[in-house]
Amino acid sequence: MPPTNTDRASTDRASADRTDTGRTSADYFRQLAAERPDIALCRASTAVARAADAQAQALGIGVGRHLVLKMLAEVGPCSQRVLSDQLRIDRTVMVGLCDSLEEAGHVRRERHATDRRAYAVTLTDTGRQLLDRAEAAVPEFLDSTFGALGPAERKQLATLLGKLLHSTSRP
Amino acid sequence: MPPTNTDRASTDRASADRTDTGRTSADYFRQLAAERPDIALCRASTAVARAADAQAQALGIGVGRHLVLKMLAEVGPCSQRVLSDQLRIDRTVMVGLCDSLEEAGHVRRERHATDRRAYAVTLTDTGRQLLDRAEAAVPEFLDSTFGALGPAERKQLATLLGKLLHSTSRP
DNA sequence: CAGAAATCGTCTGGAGCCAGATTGTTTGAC
DNA sequence: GTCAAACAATCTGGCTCCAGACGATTTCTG
Repeated sequence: MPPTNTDRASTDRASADRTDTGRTSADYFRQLAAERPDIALCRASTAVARAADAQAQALGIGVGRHLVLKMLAEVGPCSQRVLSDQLRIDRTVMVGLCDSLEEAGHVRRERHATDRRAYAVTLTDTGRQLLDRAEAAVPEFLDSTFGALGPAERKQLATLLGKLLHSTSRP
Repeated sequence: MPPTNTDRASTDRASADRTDTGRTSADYFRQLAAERPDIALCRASTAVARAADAQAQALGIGVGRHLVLKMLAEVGPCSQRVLSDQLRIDRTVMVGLCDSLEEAGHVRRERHATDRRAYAVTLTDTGRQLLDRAEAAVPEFLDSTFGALGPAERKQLATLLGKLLHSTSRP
């Protein structure tokens, strides 16, 4: 880490000065990311989210909708509250996701048998078909987005994020 | 598995229960995060960003403003464009950040000497004082937020995120 | 030099996210 | 049984983010 309190304010030419530590403003972000894992995490997240959005849009389904279908397929009918909690999607957002999925016929909102406050959101056949199509594209998407990391590194990353998630969601 | 019409997703999780709708998903998120690093990354990012926001708010400064002051201190006067590029903050957002910093007297907008389209955003003394206070709180914040990871793991995480950032920002 | 193209900062509008209030239903205390 | 509290889903309003358009200024091209 280079000394930070330097006071060099005088001349500021258009091209970055390359006098001292190599680069000052030319690639400041790299230094910042190394020093502040929180910032690195957030910036990486937006980059990945952007890629995921683009890919999901191309498939005619949003990331949130994809996750809802996936969870319904793997867990069975759920209330919106359970979907929200487990997918970490705000409950007021989940309303819109289920609205659009239901309107497209990918999901039915059946009343829960014993608790009529809650729905039992249920996957339909067309929903499962859409999910299968979306799932088929996931591996390639992950390969291209995380292509800079080898298999071992991806596993490392997943482990580290897992620890982080478990700690931050349970203080 | 519940006796729904869906019987195809045969995940070999032995920890399934047979209650009615809802309880099958005791901790679905953990499985999802292990399988989808993109989702894990985004959820971890929002958790960390939330913590950072709370902490920055308590200090009377937002994360974006903090970063602007930090970069100005380490690099010297910058145009808003350079700040935006290096901090990965949208240029239209940078306008508001600089507005509030200038209004509070932490920053001056001087015209660039040779390019009168651009400003030379310059740190003031009060700005440097605020930055020092904010920087003083960073290590403790990082320790508490990334407390689940040991020093070696944090270094791993920084390295992995660095690779990811470098690859995603250069398509 | 003129004029076209690029660049800097700004403004505007649409989209998404989330805290808080609201409605209908269930649960628990008495 | 009755009433208050808790809870599922929804609605509302305020907020931030970002694409695109705009005026002012510079740089490029001939």
